Amino acid sequence: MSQDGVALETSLGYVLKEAASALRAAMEDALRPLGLTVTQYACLELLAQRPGLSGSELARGAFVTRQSMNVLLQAMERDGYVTRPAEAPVGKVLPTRLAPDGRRILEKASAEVRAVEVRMLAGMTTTEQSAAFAALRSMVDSLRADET
Amino acid sequence: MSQDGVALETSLGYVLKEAASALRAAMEDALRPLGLTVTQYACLELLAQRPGLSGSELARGAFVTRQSMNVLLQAMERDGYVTRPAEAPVGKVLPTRLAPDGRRILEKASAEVRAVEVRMLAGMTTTEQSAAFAALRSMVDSLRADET
DNA sequence: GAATCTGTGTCAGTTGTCTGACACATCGAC
DNA sequence: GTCGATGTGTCAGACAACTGACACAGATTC
Repeated sequence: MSQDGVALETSLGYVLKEAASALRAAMEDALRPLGLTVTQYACLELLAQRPGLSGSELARGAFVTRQSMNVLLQAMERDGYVTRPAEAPVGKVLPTRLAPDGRRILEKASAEVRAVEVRMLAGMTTTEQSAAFAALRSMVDSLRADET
Repeated sequence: MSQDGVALETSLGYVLKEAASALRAAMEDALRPLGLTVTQYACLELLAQRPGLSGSELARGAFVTRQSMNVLLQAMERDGYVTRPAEAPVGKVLPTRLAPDGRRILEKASAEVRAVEVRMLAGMTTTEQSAAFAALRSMVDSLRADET
């Protein structure tokens, strides 16, 4: 239905976007049965590895604004996945922690996501994988270097 | 403010998301002075390389739904960047083409985006770049292989 | 010819995320 | 101590993108 592409298909930026889009779609498919969005999963995973993170820190880790993370956290607190103190123990920071239900669903979600990542990396050697990892890290660092 | 990360920072999926997020942010910064969003730019670039593309095809190329692309195209037609026939010459497909103004602004936008991409790839050899390209392509193909 | 996909454009409603703004708390420099 | 810078949580509104649904055109199959 469409003829061959040209420069876009040879652009690293475009493939990067394509890969991220495909990964996100695959993760959404994998997490939908659990009733989780990708951002929610990212939030849970972050909390499992760094308990007590603030909403703003979670937002940065999940690549959304702190406002978005806030509404997300309220919903997840209502659903019993995370717990936050009613008042800030120090300053304004509300440290968030995984609730038992959150830990439980994260376990299932994590398995699903791992499966997706395994599928994504099929056909690549571990050497190629670490090279790709290093390349992506380098891109991030270069982009963040100066916002000009 | 935050201690060292753990598994997330070693996950290829996470760095992929991080890189895509950083690239998108950098592109938004570069395109904002021109009054273009990243999706609009992608649309213009696609049209420059494949004139006469349908809205649905543009949507797939820009990784959005055809509904989203439709509202985008209406706005860009209003702004004089693209042209679409009032009636479909064949079937329901409305072939879209760049208007002179669209070609003009794309030229500036393309230069900005190229600069971002150059900055992103700074510090990588061309060998590393093509390896990264191949790796990303492989990931996309593997993810698309079976939706399960 | 009729029937069944497949693809397209479009309308409507909803949701997620963003920007802008404000008040407050901590840390450091003065 | 005071003052500014930085970080945080939160409210409000705006917007981009999504899902669901419908009608229609072409291709394919029978």
